[in-house]
Amino acid sequence: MSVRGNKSDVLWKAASQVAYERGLAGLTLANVAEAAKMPLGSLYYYFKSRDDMVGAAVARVHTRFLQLREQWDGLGESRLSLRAFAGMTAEQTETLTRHGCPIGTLVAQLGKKQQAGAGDVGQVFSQLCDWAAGHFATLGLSPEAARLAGRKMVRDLEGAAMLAHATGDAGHISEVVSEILHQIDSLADSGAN
Amino acid sequence: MSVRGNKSDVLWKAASQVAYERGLAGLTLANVAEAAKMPLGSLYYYFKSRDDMVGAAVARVHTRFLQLREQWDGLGESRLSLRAFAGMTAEQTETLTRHGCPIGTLVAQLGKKQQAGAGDVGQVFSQLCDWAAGHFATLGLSPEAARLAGRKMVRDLEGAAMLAHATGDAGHISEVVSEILHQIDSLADSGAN
DNA sequence: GTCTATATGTGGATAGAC
DNA sequence: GTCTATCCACATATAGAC
Repeated sequence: MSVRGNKSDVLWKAASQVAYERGLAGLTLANVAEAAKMPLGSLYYYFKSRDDMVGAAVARVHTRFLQLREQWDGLGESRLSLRAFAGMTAEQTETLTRHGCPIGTLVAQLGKKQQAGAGDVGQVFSQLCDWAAGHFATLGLSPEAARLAGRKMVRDLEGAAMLAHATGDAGHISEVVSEILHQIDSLADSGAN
Repeated sequence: MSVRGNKSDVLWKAASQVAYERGLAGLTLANVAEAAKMPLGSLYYYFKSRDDMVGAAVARVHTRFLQLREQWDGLGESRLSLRAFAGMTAEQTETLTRHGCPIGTLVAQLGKKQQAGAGDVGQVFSQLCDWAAGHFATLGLSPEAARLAGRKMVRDLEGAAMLAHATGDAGHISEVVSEILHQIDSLADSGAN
C-alpha cells in the first residue's frame, strides 16, 4: 500500500510515464527516481517493493480509463460519446505511433511473465468493448449487433495503434478512425440519443 | 555473426521460442541454455553477446514470415493464398490467445528500448500488408482499394490477436477470420486467379 | 519523512582447462 | 568446440543518520 498525498500522486504519474515510454524493463527505481527528481532510496517510503511500483503503474492505466469513460459519458449523447473515444485516438496519433497503445503494449509485456496485474489490464479492453456496445445499442442496434460492433471498434483501434507503432505509419490510425466515424454517422438515430 | 551448422539452428530456435513464450525479459542466457540443454558458457561460441542472441531471435521471426509467404504463394490462386493466411491465424487460435501475436508482442517489447532490430520486425507488417494488397489486386480490386484492403486485413488480424491475448477471449479471432473469409469469397472473380 | 551508504542477488561476459 | 569457474555491472532492497 502506498501512502496518501501529493507526493504519492507525483510518483504514480512518474512511474506510469516511465513504464509507457521506456517499457517495464526500463521501469527501474533509478529511472523513476530521476523522473520524479527524488533520491532512489526515498521511493521505498511510498512503495513496498519494485513489484508494488509496477502495480501502481498498472493500476493507473485502469484509473485513467475510468476517468475518460466518465468524461465521454458526460457528453450525454451516445453518438458523441463514441465519437469522443475515436477522436481521442486521432488526437493521440503521434504519441500512439511513437510508443504504441498504453494498454496493449503493457499487456504484451505483462502477459509474458504471468506477473501480477496482467489479467487486470487486459480486462480494460473488455470493459471498453462493453461500454461501446452499450452506446451502439442506444443508437438502435440489436443487442447482439451492438455487442459485436463494440468489440469490433476496440479491435480496430487497437490493431491500428499496433501497426502504426510497428511500422511508423500513422496512416493506419486515420484510416480506421475515419471508417469508425463514418459508421457512427450512418447509424439511424432511432435511439434518439 | 553466428557459426553455421545444426547446433546453431537448434539455438536459434530455442532462443526464439523462449522469447515468444517468456518475453524478451525472459530471454536470458540461462533460460536459452536450459532450453537447448547446453551449459551457459557454451552459448558464447555461437553468439557474440546477449544482444546478438536477441537479434537472432528477431531475425528468425522475419525468416519464418518469408517461408510462410512462399508457401501461401505456392497455392497458385490469390483467393487460396489469402485464405491460407487467415486460416493459419484460425489454426493458431489457442497459442495466439495464450502468448499473443509473435510479431506484435515482439515489437511492443523492442519498441520501448530503441533496441536493434525494432524497425526490422515492424516492417514485417508492412510486407504482409503489401503481400495481401497484391493478391487483392489480382482478385480485381483497384490498386488503391487493394492497398487499403491489404492493410485492413493485417490490422484486423493483429487487433484480434491482441484482444484475444489481453482478455483471454478467443472469440475475437474467430470473429475477424470469418469476416475476412466472407470478404474474400464475396469478391467478384474478375481476376480469374 | 527524507536521504546516503551499503548489502544482496541476478544476469551478462571472460579466462582458461580440457 | 565444449565446459567450469569466476568476474563485473546493474538493480533491488535495507540500515541507519539526519
